Amino acid sequence: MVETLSALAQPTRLAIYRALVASGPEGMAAGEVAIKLKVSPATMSFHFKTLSHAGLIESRQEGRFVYYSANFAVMNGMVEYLTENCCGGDQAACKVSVKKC
Amino acid sequence: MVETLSALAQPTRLAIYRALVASGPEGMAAGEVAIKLKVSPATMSFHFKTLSHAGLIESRQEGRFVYYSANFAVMNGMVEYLTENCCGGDQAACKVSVKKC
DNA sequence: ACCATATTTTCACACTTATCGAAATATGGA
DNA sequence: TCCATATTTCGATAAGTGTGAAAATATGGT
Repeated sequence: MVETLSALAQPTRLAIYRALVASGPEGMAAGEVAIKLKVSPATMSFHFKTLSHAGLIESRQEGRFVYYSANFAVMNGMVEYLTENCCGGDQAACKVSVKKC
Repeated sequence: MVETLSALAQPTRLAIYRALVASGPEGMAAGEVAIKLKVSPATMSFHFKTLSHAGLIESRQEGRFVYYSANFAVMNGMVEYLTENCCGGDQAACKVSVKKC
Protein backbone atom coordinates (compact mmCIF):
# COMPACT_ATOMS: atom_id res chain seq x y z
CA MET A 1 0.00 0.00 0.00
CA VAL A 2 2.86 2.33 0.83
CA GLU A 3 4.31 1.39 -2.54
CA THR A 4 1.06 2.38 -4.25
CA LEU A 5 0.97 5.75 -2.50
CA SER A 6 4.67 6.35 -3.11
CA ALA A 7 4.16 5.74 -6.80
CA LEU A 8 1.61 8.55 -6.94
CA ALA A 9 3.54 10.87 -4.62
CA GLN A 10 5.71 12.38 -7.34
CA PRO A 11 4.76 15.20 -9.73
CA THR A 12 5.72 13.50 -12.98
CA ARG A 13 4.11 10.18 -12.05
CA LEU A 14 0.95 11.81 -10.77
CA ALA A 15 0.61 13.62 -14.11
CA ILE A 16 1.22 10.36 -15.98
CA TYR A 17 -1.35 8.54 -13.92
CA ARG A 18 -4.00 11.21 -14.33
CA ALA A 19 -3.44 11.28 -18.08
CA LEU A 20 -3.96 7.52 -18.17
CA VAL A 21 -7.05 7.71 -15.98
CA ALA A 22 -8.52 10.23 -18.40
CA SER A 23 -7.59 8.10 -21.40
CA GLY A 24 -9.67 5.21 -20.06
CA PRO A 25 -9.22 1.49 -20.71
CA GLU A 26 -7.52 1.96 -24.10
CA GLY A 27 -4.72 3.99 -22.52
CA MET A 28 -1.96 5.79 -24.38
CA ALA A 29 1.32 4.89 -26.09
CA ALA A 30 4.44 5.55 -24.01
CA GLY A 31 5.80 8.13 -26.43
CA GLU A 32 2.46 9.86 -26.67
CA VAL A 33 2.45 10.44 -22.91
CA ALA A 34 6.10 11.56 -23.04
CA ILE A 35 5.30 14.24 -25.63
CA LYS A 36 2.14 15.36 -23.86
CA LEU A 37 3.98 15.83 -20.56
CA LYS A 38 7.34 16.93 -22.04
CA VAL A 39 9.38 14.29 -20.26
CA SER A 40 12.52 12.60 -21.61
CA PRO A 41 12.15 8.95 -22.74
CA ALA A 42 14.51 7.64 -20.07
CA THR A 43 12.69 9.39 -17.26
CA MET A 44 9.38 8.30 -18.73
CA SER A 45 10.37 4.67 -18.74
CA PHE A 46 11.63 4.90 -15.18
CA HIS A 47 8.28 6.22 -14.00
CA PHE A 48 6.22 3.75 -16.02
CA LYS A 49 8.13 0.98 -14.32
CA THR A 50 7.47 2.43 -10.89
CA LEU A 51 3.74 2.79 -11.56
CA SER A 52 3.58 -0.70 -13.08
CA HIS A 53 5.36 -2.28 -10.17
CA ALA A 54 2.84 -0.69 -7.84
CA GLY A 55 0.05 -2.17 -9.94
CA LEU A 56 -1.44 1.22 -10.73
CA ILE A 57 -0.99 0.85 -14.47
CA GLU A 58 -0.87 -1.97 -17.00
CA SER A 59 0.80 -2.29 -20.37
CA ARG A 60 0.15 -4.07 -23.63
CA GLN A 61 2.30 -4.27 -26.73
CA GLU A 62 0.80 -3.17 -30.04
CA GLY A 63 3.28 -3.24 -32.87
CA ARG A 64 6.19 -1.03 -32.00
CA PHE A 65 4.15 0.80 -29.40
CA VAL A 66 3.57 -0.01 -25.76
CA TYR A 67 0.21 1.15 -24.48
CA TYR A 68 -0.20 1.96 -20.82
CA SER A 69 -3.54 2.23 -19.06
CA ALA A 70 -4.77 2.81 -15.51
CA ASN A 71 -5.79 -0.11 -13.31
CA PHE A 72 -8.89 1.15 -11.56
CA ALA A 73 -9.23 -1.80 -9.22
CA VAL A 74 -5.97 -0.93 -7.49
CA MET A 75 -7.05 2.68 -7.06
CA ASN A 76 -10.38 1.57 -5.60
CA GLY A 77 -8.56 -0.76 -3.24
CA MET A 78 -6.29 2.02 -2.08
CA VAL A 79 -9.17 4.28 -1.16
CA GLU A 80 -10.90 1.46 0.63
CA TYR A 81 -7.75 0.81 2.66
CA LEU A 82 -7.37 4.46 3.61
CA THR A 83 -10.93 4.76 4.88
CA GLU A 84 -11.08 1.32 6.48
CA ASN A 85 -12.88 1.19 9.80
CA CYS A 86 -13.31 4.94 9.69
CA CYS A 87 -14.76 6.54 12.80
CA GLY A 88 -14.72 3.10 14.36
CA GLY A 89 -17.51 2.12 11.98
CA ASP A 90 -19.90 4.76 13.25
CA GLN A 91 -21.74 5.71 10.07
CA ALA A 92 -23.44 8.70 11.63
CA ALA A 93 -20.25 10.40 12.79
CA CYS A 94 -18.30 9.56 9.64
CA LYS A 95 -17.34 12.35 7.29
CA VAL A 96 -16.04 10.18 4.45
CA SER A 97 -18.02 10.50 1.25
CA VAL A 98 -16.32 9.67 -1.99
CA LYS A 99 -17.95 10.19 -5.35
CA LYS A 100 -18.48 7.48 -7.90
CA CYS A 101 -17.19 8.46 -11.31
CA MET B 1 -1.63 17.17 -4.00
CA VAL B 2 1.80 15.54 -4.30
CA GLU B 3 2.44 16.72 -0.76
CA THR B 4 -0.73 14.99 0.42
CA LEU B 5 0.20 11.72 -1.25
CA SER B 6 3.80 11.94 -0.04
CA ALA B 7 2.59 12.35 3.49
CA LEU B 8 0.75 9.05 3.28
CA ALA B 9 3.47 7.26 1.35
CA GLN B 10 5.45 6.24 4.39
CA PRO B 11 4.82 3.22 6.64
CA THR B 12 4.82 5.05 9.97
CA ARG B 13 2.70 7.94 8.74
CA LEU B 14 0.23 5.66 6.99
CA ALA B 15 -0.22 3.76 10.25
CA ILE B 16 -0.68 7.02 12.16
CA TYR B 17 -3.22 8.27 9.68
CA ARG B 18 -5.23 5.07 9.71
CA ALA B 19 -5.26 5.05 13.49
CA LEU B 20 -6.63 8.59 13.46
CA VAL B 21 -9.21 7.74 10.79
CA ALA B 22 -10.43 4.91 12.98
CA SER B 23 -10.50 7.14 16.06
CA GLY B 24 -12.93 9.52 14.34
CA PRO B 25 -13.42 13.23 14.99
CA GLU B 26 -12.24 13.07 18.62
CA GLY B 27 -8.84 11.76 17.55
CA MET B 28 -6.07 10.58 19.86
CA ALA B 29 -3.41 12.18 22.04
CA ALA B 30 0.08 12.27 20.51
CA GLY B 31 1.59 10.03 23.14
CA GLU B 32 -1.27 7.58 22.89
CA VAL B 33 -0.55 7.09 19.19
CA ALA B 34 3.19 6.82 19.91
CA ILE B 35 2.64 3.99 22.38
CA LYS B 36 0.14 2.21 20.16
CA LEU B 37 2.54 2.24 17.20
CA LYS B 38 5.77 1.90 19.22
CA VAL B 39 7.44 4.98 17.76
CA SER B 40 9.83 7.32 19.59
CA PRO B 41 8.43 10.74 20.59
CA ALA B 42 10.82 12.65 18.34
CA THR B 43 9.97 10.58 15.29
CA MET B 44 6.30 10.84 16.14
CA SER B 45 6.43 14.60 16.26
CA PHE B 46 8.25 14.73 12.93
CA HIS B 47 5.52 12.70 11.25
CA PHE B 48 2.65 14.59 12.88
CA LYS B 49 4.14 17.76 11.48
CA THR B 50 4.37 16.28 7.99
CA LEU B 51 0.76 15.07 8.06
CA SER B 52 -0.42 18.39 9.49
CA HIS B 53 1.39 20.41 6.87
CA ALA B 54 -0.29 18.31 4.19
CA GLY B 55 -3.62 19.10 5.80
CA LEU B 56 -4.44 15.44 6.39
CA ILE B 57 -4.68 15.83 10.14
CA GLU B 58 -5.58 18.55 12.61
CA SER B 59 -4.59 19.17 16.20
CA ARG B 60 -6.12 20.67 19.29
CA GLN B 61 -4.62 21.27 22.68
CA GLU B 62 -6.34 19.81 25.72
CA GLY B 63 -4.47 20.37 28.93
CA ARG B 64 -1.03 18.87 28.60
CA PHE B 65 -2.14 16.70 25.72
CA VAL B 66 -2.28 17.45 22.02
CA TYR B 67 -5.05 15.61 20.24
CA TYR B 68 -4.67 14.79 16.58
CA SER B 69 -7.55 13.82 14.29
CA ALA B 70 -8.03 13.06 10.60
CA ASN B 71 -9.31 15.72 8.21
CA PHE B 72 -11.74 13.81 6.03
CA ALA B 73 -12.36 16.67 3.61
CA VAL B 74 -8.76 16.57 2.43
CA MET B 75 -8.94 12.82 1.89
CA ASN B 76 -12.14 13.17 -0.09
CA GLY B 77 -10.54 15.90 -2.18
CA MET B 78 -7.54 13.72 -2.92
CA VAL B 79 -9.67 10.89 -4.25
CA GLU B 80 -11.68 13.29 -6.36
CA TYR B 81 -8.48 14.68 -7.86
CA LEU B 82 -7.15 11.22 -8.67
CA THR B 83 -10.29 10.15 -10.49
CA GLU B 84 -10.96 13.49 -12.14
CA ASN B 85 -12.19 13.27 -15.71
CA CYS B 86 -11.76 9.51 -15.62
CA CYS B 87 -12.32 7.68 -18.90
CA GLY B 88 -12.84 11.10 -20.47
CA GLY B 89 -16.08 11.36 -18.57
CA ASP B 90 -17.59 8.27 -20.17
CA GLN B 91 -19.64 6.85 -17.28
CA ALA B 92 -20.36 3.59 -19.05
CA ALA B 93 -16.72 2.67 -19.68
CA CYS B 94 -15.56 3.88 -16.27
CA LYS B 95 -14.38 1.36 -13.73
CA VAL B 96 -14.07 3.70 -10.77
CA SER B 97 -16.40 2.91 -7.92
CA VAL B 98 -15.49 4.01 -4.46
CA LYS B 99 -17.46 3.05 -1.40
CA LYS B 100 -19.00 5.52 0.96
CA CYS B 101 -18.13 4.83 4.56
C1' DA C 1 19.60 -7.60 -44.32
C1' DC C 2 19.34 -2.79 -43.30
C1' DC C 3 17.41 1.37 -41.53
C1' DA C 4 14.28 4.25 -38.84
C1' DT C 5 11.57 4.55 -34.92
C1' DA C 6 9.91 3.17 -29.99
C1' DT C 7 11.23 1.94 -25.63
C1' DT C 8 14.26 0.43 -21.96
C1' DT C 9 18.66 0.06 -19.38
C1' DT C 10 22.91 1.82 -17.36
C1' DC C 11 25.47 5.27 -14.97
C1' DA C 12 26.49 9.25 -12.30
C1' DC C 13 25.09 13.11 -9.64
C1' DA C 14 22.40 16.17 -6.78
C1' DC C 15 18.81 16.21 -3.58
C1' DT C 16 15.48 14.65 -0.15
C1' DT C 17 14.00 11.85 3.81
C1' DA C 18 13.59 8.77 8.15
C1' DT C 19 15.48 7.93 12.31
C1' DC C 20 17.21 8.55 17.03
C1' DG C 21 19.62 10.76 21.15
C1' DA C 22 19.80 14.76 23.63
C1' DA C 23 18.26 19.17 24.73
C1' DA C 24 14.56 22.54 24.87
C1' DT C 25 9.86 24.04 25.58
C1' DA C 26 5.08 23.81 27.36
C1' DT C 27 1.53 22.58 30.82
C1' DG C 28 -0.60 21.16 35.15
C1' DG C 29 -0.28 19.72 39.95
C1' DA C 30 1.70 19.67 44.72
C1' DT D 1 7.87 27.90 42.86
C1' DC D 2 9.45 23.35 41.82
C1' DC D 3 8.74 18.89 39.78
C1' DA D 4 6.89 15.46 36.66
C1' DT D 5 4.99 14.62 32.36
C1' DA D 6 3.90 15.68 27.23
C1' DT D 7 5.58 17.25 23.13
C1' DT D 8 8.70 19.55 20.01
C1' DT D 9 13.23 21.11 18.09
C1' DC D 10 18.12 20.35 16.91
C1' DG D 11 21.97 17.84 14.97
C1' DA D 12 23.99 14.08 12.72
C1' DT D 13 23.87 10.09 9.94
C1' DA D 14 22.47 6.54 6.76
C1' DA D 15 19.56 5.40 3.00
C1' DG D 16 16.53 6.31 -0.86
C1' DT D 17 14.99 8.99 -5.17
C1' DG D 18 14.54 11.78 -9.69
C1' DT D 19 16.90 13.17 -13.55
C1' DG D 20 19.14 13.16 -18.24
C1' DA D 21 22.89 11.61 -21.46
C1' DA D 22 24.35 7.83 -23.86
C1' DA D 23 24.08 3.13 -25.10
C1' DA D 24 21.40 -1.03 -25.72
C1' DT D 25 17.33 -3.54 -27.15
C1' DA D 26 13.01 -4.41 -29.73
C1' DT D 27 9.88 -3.99 -33.74
C1' DG D 28 8.22 -3.03 -38.37
C1' DG D 29 8.88 -1.41 -43.08
C1' DT D 30 11.58 -1.30 -47.38
